[in-house]
Amino acid sequence: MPDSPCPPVPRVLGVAVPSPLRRLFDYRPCGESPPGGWQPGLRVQVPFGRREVVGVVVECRDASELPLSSLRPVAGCLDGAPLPADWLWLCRFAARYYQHALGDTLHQAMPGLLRQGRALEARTRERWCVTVAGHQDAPPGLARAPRQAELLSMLRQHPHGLVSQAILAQSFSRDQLRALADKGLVARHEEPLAASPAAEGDAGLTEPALPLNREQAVALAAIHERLDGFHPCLLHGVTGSGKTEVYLQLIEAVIGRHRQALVLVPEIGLTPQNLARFRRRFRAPVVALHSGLTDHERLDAWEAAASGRAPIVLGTRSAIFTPLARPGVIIVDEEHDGSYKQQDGLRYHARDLAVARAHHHHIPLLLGSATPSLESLQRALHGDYRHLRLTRRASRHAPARLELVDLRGRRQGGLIPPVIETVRETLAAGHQVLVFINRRGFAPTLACHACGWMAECDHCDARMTLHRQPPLLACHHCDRRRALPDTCPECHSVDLRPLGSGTERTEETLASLFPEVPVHRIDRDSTRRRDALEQMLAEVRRGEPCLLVGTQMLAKGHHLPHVTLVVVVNADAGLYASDFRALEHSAQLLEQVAGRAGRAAHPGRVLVQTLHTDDPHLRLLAERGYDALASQLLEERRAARLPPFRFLALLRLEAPREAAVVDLGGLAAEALRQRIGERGLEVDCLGPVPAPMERRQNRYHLQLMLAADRRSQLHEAGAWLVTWLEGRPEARRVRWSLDIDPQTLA
DNA sequence: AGCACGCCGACT
DNA sequence: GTCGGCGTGCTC
Repeated sequence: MPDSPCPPVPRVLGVAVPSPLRRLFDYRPCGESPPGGWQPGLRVQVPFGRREVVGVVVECRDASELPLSSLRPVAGCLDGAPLPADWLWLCRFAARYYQHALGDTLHQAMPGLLRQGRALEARTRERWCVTVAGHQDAPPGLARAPRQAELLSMLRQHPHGLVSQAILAQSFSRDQLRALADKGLVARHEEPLAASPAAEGDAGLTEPALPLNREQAVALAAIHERLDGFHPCLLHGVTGSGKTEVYLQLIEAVIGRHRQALVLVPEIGLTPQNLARFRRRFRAPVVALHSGLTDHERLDAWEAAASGRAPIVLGTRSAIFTPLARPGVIIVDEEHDGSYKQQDGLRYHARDLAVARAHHHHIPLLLGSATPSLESLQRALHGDYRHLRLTRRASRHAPARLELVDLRGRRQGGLIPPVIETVRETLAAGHQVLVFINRRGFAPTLACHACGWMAECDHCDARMTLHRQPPLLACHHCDRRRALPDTCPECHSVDLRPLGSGTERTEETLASLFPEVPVHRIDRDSTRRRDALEQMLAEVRRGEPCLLVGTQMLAKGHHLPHVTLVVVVNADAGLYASDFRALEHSAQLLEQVAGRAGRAAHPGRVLVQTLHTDDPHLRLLAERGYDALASQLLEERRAARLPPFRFLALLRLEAPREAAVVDLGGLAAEALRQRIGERGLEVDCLGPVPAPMERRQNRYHLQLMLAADRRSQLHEAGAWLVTWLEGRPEARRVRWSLDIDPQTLA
């Protein structure tokens, strides 16, 4: 390489600082330039107001809107080389798309230690190996050093050497190691802590690939066809059709080409068994990003991915922001899952960012689901995505169909007598039963039978849930708790009764009906303790007859091979919610729950209790399955001009004072409508209207909906609205945020 | 978001 | 006489 002249030093650095302000701040470069010159992506320590913060250089320019003399100099550059360009690109894309401050976006997308100004470098550890000289029969210089001789003979038994930590644990000292090294008998090697093949242990664990059926092979071949280039695919496969095996073999091909695979899984999907399956399969290390990592582990993982050392990166929503040196494929498992959407701050959708990222890198993208989101399904049907179907289950049983059961009449713990009878028969046959009930607690509320009073939260427009363990009233929308009243606060009657059923009550009822089998309750309350869920599932997998009572937690991902009967206590709650996605989401949930039944040797049954056995949507789902219902829902969405046929943005406003939100909401709507008119935009502005639960945690919630056929116009209107709000003094007393592509209207 | 400045109530 | 409430304003 010829000596390149020092790059010219720019006069101005545009720096993104961690703040909600949607603009850059200009600084002057400090005395010494970083090794490669000033470039976007370098972290800098800068004075900001009265404090110092870590910012990221985004622009290198020669001019500023401010006089150069008024700019403050950066206090120092924290990096020798810029943070990865693909990461910077993704953050800039996300900030623009979601109309969020870039500084805040960069800040939340980097590991905590980088945020605090720590250097980005691989942490290493030392490994000591015996040299050729050390393997001689009588190495010189050890006659009067018995401990060194012992240490050497121990190391000789480890052909791959030992790490310092292991040696020191055998009560040898660093001095003894150094002495052996000085004599040339052992050598010291540094290796990265994360994703180094030696650190991952025995390569012999590698499990062979499973044979693919015809459909799996076709799907895999379709993706293989073009591994270079943006190539989005929807892997649409029924539960148990072997999507994971397709992922695994695709990853194998990608890492065989020395490229990296990024795999996103839903929050609940990153269970130990799931991860273990990946780890068993590959000789290469699998870096897993989950909430249990320490700050150091997270930084190590980030670095291993950014350097290209980690061939496989597996993580939940935020893992989409992991930099990759050699991206080869992005896989989004259970792409319809709601946990991919961040619900505060930067309200990004990891699946949508995955699409943008794969496009940017020119790599294939695989979205997998048994119940695809209507967004992805529409794109697949329209030909924007390749539609790969897996219709055959590995087991010989056809997928269980939903059987609708009329819920009217007498119930025990939420279950009607014929359903209880079926439960009894199933247990008698030695099988397991899963009872799915989407409400935790003992009962949705406590009611007075004399006057009709119901326990309500005084901070929210919501009923308080009755809990038995421990006994209290709790609001599931804020953290308010109250002691149980002895008498009705309104009429002082003592006739207070639980209304409806939650997991605790159903558990209690089933335990008294079936005292001979264990009842396991699985919800957020019973699994609060670490590992409680895994322990319970391990117990269930042993296969003894038992009853499982649980919420959504049980619906997804977990393999429960001995469950042959699934009971859905009440399908109606989700079906009749006001949200336009309610039907889609409850259909996905029902299908997922149904997928738990009969995966092993026995066929399964799914009983769905409902007050509306003749509801056309429910009938369609039960009789013809998710795909048929999804097609129908797509037609309805098209007719109603809703997503995916139209684009939405939702402005949410909240404040303790109702008047503050109502006033600002009114002004914002008026100003926006005027702007839309002036610019001739085809954007509808609906509202402001109170949010579905107007008062939550003693704050009033209001929203303004923007809808447009063209994304660019929606974007323009949204950007203008945000700028308008930022310039309004009265908006400072209201918390507001713009949600692009909102997933829920709550 | 932070953080300071600033102007009005109950305490050593 | 101060400590401290949170309104208002600014951050290159």
